[in-house]
Amino acid sequence: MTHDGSNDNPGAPKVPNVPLAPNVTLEAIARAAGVSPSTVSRILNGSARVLPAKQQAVEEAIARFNYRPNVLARSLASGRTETIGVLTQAVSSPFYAEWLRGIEESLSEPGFTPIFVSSRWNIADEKARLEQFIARRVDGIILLHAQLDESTLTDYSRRAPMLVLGRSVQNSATLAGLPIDNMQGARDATHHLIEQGHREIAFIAGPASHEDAIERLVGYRTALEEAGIGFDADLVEQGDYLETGGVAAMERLMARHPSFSAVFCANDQTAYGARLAMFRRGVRVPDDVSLVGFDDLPTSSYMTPPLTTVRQPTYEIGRLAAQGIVQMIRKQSIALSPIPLTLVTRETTRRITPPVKREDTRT
Amino acid sequence: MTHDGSNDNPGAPKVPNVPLAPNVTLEAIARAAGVSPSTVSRILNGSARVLPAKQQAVEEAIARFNYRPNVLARSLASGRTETIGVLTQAVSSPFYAEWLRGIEESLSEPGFTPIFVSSRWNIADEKARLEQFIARRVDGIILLHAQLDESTLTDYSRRAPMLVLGRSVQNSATLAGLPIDNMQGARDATHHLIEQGHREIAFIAGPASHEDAIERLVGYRTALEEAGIGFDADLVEQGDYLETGGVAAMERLMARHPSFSAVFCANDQTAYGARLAMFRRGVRVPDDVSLVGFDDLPTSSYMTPPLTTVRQPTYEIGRLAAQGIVQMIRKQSIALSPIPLTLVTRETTRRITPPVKREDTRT
DNA sequence: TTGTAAGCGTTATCAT
DNA sequence: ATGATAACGCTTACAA
Repeated sequence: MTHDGSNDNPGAPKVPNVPLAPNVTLEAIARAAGVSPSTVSRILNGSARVLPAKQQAVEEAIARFNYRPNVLARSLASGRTETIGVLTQAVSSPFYAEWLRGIEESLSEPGFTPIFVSSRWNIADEKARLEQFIARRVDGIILLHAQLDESTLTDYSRRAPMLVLGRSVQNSATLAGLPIDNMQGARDATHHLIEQGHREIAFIAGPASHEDAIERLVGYRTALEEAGIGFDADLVEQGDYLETGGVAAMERLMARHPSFSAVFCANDQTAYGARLAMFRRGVRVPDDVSLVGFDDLPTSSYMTPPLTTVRQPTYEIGRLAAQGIVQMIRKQSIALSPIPLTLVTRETTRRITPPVKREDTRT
Repeated sequence: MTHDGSNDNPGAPKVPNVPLAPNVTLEAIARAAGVSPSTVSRILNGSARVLPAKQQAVEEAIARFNYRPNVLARSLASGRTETIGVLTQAVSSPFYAEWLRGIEESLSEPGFTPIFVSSRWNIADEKARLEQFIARRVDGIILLHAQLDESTLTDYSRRAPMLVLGRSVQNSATLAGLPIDNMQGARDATHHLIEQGHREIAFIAGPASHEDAIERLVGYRTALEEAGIGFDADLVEQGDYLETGGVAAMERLMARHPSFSAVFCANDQTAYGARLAMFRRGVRVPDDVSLVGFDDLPTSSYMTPPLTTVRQPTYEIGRLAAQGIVQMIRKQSIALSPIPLTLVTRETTRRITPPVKREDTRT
């Protein structure tokens, strides 16, 4: 294990796996095959026909030396990196995971490689990562929930076409937003609860700095108003899109305003927290309180009971984004219509038979 | 916001966002600052002292043109890409997420950029991804659960130092394994159940093709034998590390062998599935059956009741791996001791008071 | 300290 | 169809 290379023992057994020589270059292959570098390049890229004989000689040399073209040199010369920068807010979030999967799978077809980085919800990081993308000369950029202001994004989009998910921007040839209809989703969810007879419906909000969190709050209010139920600020608690925030918000809610019969959470992680807080207090779901989330994380269907929630087709959204950015790179026009969200009714909501507690006494 | 650049109105406020000109090169900066390219390069890399006056002139030019060095050209010339290839089996798995986070955070300090790709548990993909890394001339490779055989890995490690997580390999200067003590973790978990008075402990296994899944099974058996409890193949069901597999396995188990008082699952996702299957059948956790998982996914502490499980310090493991690969790149020797796993006792297990059902009648 | 010039490993434009 | 040859944008001896 300490010695290597120039083995002067002729009787030693041949190593089965061809060693990958460190710096085989295209030129070396050309020499070995007795052709010019350009011919090798042409074969590699299929950019022109070459004589079968030479083709074969080159292929043999490639196999023999275990040659792999240097992507860097290729990109430098061609000006194309076949690379897409994907900026997420958190690589490790269960929420982004499916997006990444969709993006990766759909990008591999046209031969692009995604570069995933995360900005950890930090706007300075977000900018730094974007600069890195530029420095790497990515062919395109996909942003998952950008926080930077639109004019900054527009600036960067001059360097590489950019597609922003979950955010609406002024579309142009190099900057496009794939909007997601959070408002409608939240309205549907709240409406479902109302239909089930609920009147006192609490809401645990997401961070006010998030566009989608606000849209979800608006959807909640809209449904309430449409049903002629007044919006009660007392029924709204602030969360942070994380489980811990859900726990805390739910505890405050139960302490302050214990009469609600349903809770709508701005996202699933919040709902997990809220559900645990209720469990701790012996509040049963859905028997005592109905619970609805938002996102439909993979785990949500395995909660006990399985969570009723608003499903975002994240994987599909990821695929759409990938296809979109490739089209933009190819300077094809794209049409991005807002992604509709659908309510998935599972087992955390139930119909309230005597319609509303308050009216209970009169019925 | 709409106008930019060459502003000939001296009284107008400076535009905050300098437009990012495409294709500014180091040479252009050199010309603008009246110095040679090498001087600019030196300033960029801090590789030598330059006169403050020139330094400033260059910095101004860089700012004015919004220049960003081309990483590709730099890497091609220097032979270093400052890039680490990270191969996961599934980007979107909640399990890998934390590893990625640890790797990313710890890699950014020494200035490396991770490139995440996934092989989707497909061995052909795994190989293809590795080839891509080579083609990209990554400085190092981190493998999360390699499936390829060791000699293949050794071959690739000749091109770039390689660190494999969750798998033991013959360590060398360019190939190292960071072993995780699955056996011990599984033994502890089973032992805990035994201590609580359980005797009929079922096990839902992971895929037999996974080294760690086998180790966990061995840990389970070991604890049983140490306690003088015979191993009963009837109590073992095959899972697949996914929730669906957990559901199915648990259903088979309940149908076939309903007397067990505890279930140990090869991973948390399996436990989620098992828990749901029990919920459907009205089997209470932990009142009727105790449940233990393995991994401690972020969600597990928010299950109801919170899941008792074996915690893998994934984030920390990710950090260790990142530090390790950087050391290998710098040709420093590294010492990797097996990562110990710890049981996190939460609320899905409970003590059985009349020790064992079978002995119940005699006492 | 600073500049000149030769690579780095490809692709792409010309000729032939 | 094939081969020179000049980029691509940077780093890095080597000189000065």
